[in-house]
Amino acid sequence: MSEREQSSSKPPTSIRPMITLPPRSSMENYFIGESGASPGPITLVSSFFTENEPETDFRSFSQLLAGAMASPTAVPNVRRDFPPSHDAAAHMNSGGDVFQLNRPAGLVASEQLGVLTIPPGLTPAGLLDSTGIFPPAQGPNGISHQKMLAQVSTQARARQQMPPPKASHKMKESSDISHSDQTYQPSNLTVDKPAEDGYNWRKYGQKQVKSSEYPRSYYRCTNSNCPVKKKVERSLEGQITEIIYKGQHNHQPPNKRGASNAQGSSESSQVTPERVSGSSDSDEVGNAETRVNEWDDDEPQSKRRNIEVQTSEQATNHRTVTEPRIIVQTLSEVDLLDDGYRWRKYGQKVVKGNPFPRSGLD
DNA sequence: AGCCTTTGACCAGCG
DNA sequence: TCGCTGGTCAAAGGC
Repeated sequence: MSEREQSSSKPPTSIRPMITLPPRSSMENYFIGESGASPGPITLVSSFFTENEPETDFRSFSQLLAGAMASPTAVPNVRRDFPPSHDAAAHMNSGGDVFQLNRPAGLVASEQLGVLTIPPGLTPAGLLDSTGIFPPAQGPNGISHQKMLAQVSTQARARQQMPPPKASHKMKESSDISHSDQTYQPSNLTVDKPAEDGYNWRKYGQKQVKSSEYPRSYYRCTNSNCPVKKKVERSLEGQITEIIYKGQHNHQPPNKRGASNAQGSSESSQVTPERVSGSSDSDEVGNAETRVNEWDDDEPQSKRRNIEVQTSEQATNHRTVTEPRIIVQTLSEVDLLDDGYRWRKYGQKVVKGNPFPRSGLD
């Protein structure tokens, strides 16, 4: 069953915040840090729920994205003391790998509206870079071959108006991010170049895939050593239906607007020696996947760790078009072997500016 | 000149 | 073994 097909089987109006997390063996690493400060999905998720910027209440995710571009301070707001043992732990079970995150205080008002508000500063890149919160280094207890597997999925869905059809389908995905803003701020329509996720991308392919009714475009980060790729699905109107990030940037964003949050800015420093020297294949330096999807849920619960975040528009506007959904997945190189999933190497190539062959793993 | 997008071909995995 | 599918390659052309 394709993801899209799976999505159709889910209630489109699900608003309950939810995260699904990796198999327990990996999960435990999140909650067991040497310093106890090693954040995990819960921490990341909890960052979504902070009320550090109450004035930013009821932003759409796209607005948050846009806001993130200009707000380098969001990440420090990450709550590190969010108790994983709360309902979250209570919902964990060995069978399902799914637990629901109990909402923190401050989320009440929003959730009464059936929404969760996400603090600004979380861009796709930021989310991706937030894997820095989940250092790719080996887990605690010196488990050399059991590295952290962190997959955090964030879903933001809301109903809003369809944006006017795009004049050009060549809009870059970075502007895709801002594209959803168009539904709120048409005057902000950005069609061209801007890499608003902070990174520069080069399209290397496009294909109509069965699992999607829309063409899927393939991009890779233009940075010489950066293994990050992303897939973008776009509707006929030019509206992004889904973005999937894979990999982890090993550099700072050329456009610091996009990844100026703490995770992003610190990311390069988080390229640990292990990642540098321990991986013969640069693409195995962590793997992160971030998905933005304006449509319905489509992730198999068995494979995705989801945080469903319904933005406020859904409750306040009752519009007719979904808000982008974001799913972040991160996992480290060893988990490529140990995470229980199957990985397929899909290519290797010497890229310009990179003396080492680049490989990709799916 | 360099970078980017486009697009058909090619490849590998899977059933 | 074969067809399907998703992902990547790479030539060509545009900016």
